[in-house]
Amino acid sequence: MARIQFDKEKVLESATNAFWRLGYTATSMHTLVEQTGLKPGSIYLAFGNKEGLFRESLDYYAHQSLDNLEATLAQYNSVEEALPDIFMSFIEESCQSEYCSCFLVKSQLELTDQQTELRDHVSQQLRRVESLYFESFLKNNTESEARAKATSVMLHIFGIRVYGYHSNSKEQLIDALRLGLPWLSWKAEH
Amino acid sequence: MARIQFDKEKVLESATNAFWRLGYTATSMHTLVEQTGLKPGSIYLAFGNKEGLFRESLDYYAHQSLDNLEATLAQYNSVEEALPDIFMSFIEESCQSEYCSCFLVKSQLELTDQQTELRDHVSQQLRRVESLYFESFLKNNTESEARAKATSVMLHIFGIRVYGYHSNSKEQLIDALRLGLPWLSWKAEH
DNA sequence: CAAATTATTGAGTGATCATTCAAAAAGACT
DNA sequence: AGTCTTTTTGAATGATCACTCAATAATTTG
Repeated sequence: MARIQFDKEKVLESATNAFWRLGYTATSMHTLVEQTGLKPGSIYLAFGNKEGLFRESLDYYAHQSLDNLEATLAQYNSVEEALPDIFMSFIEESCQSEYCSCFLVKSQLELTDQQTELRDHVSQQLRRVESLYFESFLKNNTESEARAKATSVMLHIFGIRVYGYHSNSKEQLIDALRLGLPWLSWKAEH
Repeated sequence: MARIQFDKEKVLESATNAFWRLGYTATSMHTLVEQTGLKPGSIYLAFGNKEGLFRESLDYYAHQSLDNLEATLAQYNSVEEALPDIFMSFIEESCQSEYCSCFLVKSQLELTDQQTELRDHVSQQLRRVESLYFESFLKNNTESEARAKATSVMLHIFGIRVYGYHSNSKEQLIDALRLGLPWLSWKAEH
């Protein structure tokens, strides 16, 4: 079968899904073979090993997230107007029954010092998100204001990614976000 | 050897340490046998199984954390004065090389729907922390203010527990906390 | 001081883990 | 068409997984 290959996009999507739900360690090759439809040998030829498939899954997820964030920001006049809607969608997400936080956040916390390379990879992707917010804030803020606001936004995003895992109280989260991020352009209906 | 037993406190401390660093799935019974000094049979007699030891480790950690928090709050006139120091110690913690976030937060994110019992257990412990803050805020705030402030504090704590895993910039975190929690009694030296 | 009770030991269990590889299959190239 | 190159296959590998249990040791009880 020289040349013809499986659909890498679909394989990464299902692998990402498995790793996201179960975590890196708890996802067995058996599960990955089941979910991707690939045979063990094919996975090892294409990705080297389980860690290789995990790394590509992380990249796939991060790339999608950043693209999605950029597209969302482009729809608004300012990041201050975009963020309330972004946070609302995060809260909605967290109320769904099959919610499993953010793949990057979960991976960041699962990986140990023995997996430095992978962990740094995740850190880098998370920093990219913060950089995107930072750059956006620079339009209407001084550099130090923009930096503090970007970090504060990240803290709140991380907070929701954890908080949403054990609580379903939408109003409580919205009130807390309005309290912690009063400088955002919250609208009445939020 | 009827009656005489191993030091449960020490066993739980080392088990907690292993689970905290490596996570539930990645901590093998072999590691636990090594770290606790107990033989497999003793662990199974005392804790039933790996999950039992994990649950008791979670309780051990949560109990310590809550005791510690209560003791800290007692040293201050108000929770608003205590929190800046508490947050500063969280930030200091997160800058240490062997930092591995908060055991409860990590566990919360690792556990899946298949481990509902364990996950609910962790959620309950986290809610206890929030309740403690809520009760403290009630002294100087209306109920709805106190609730929003307690949730906001939890979001920031969770945020640091994740953020601290990939960044070492103390100043940046402090600026973000001052921005997100301006109603706390921050002192000049913070 | 026996007898009964309970804790400890650690080799051993089958299951599952990540990974390999020789054989077969499917284009590509000449 | 025939050869070459690359992909797919899936059974097999040894390692490690959580867990068990019969034998042993320590302490309490009568």
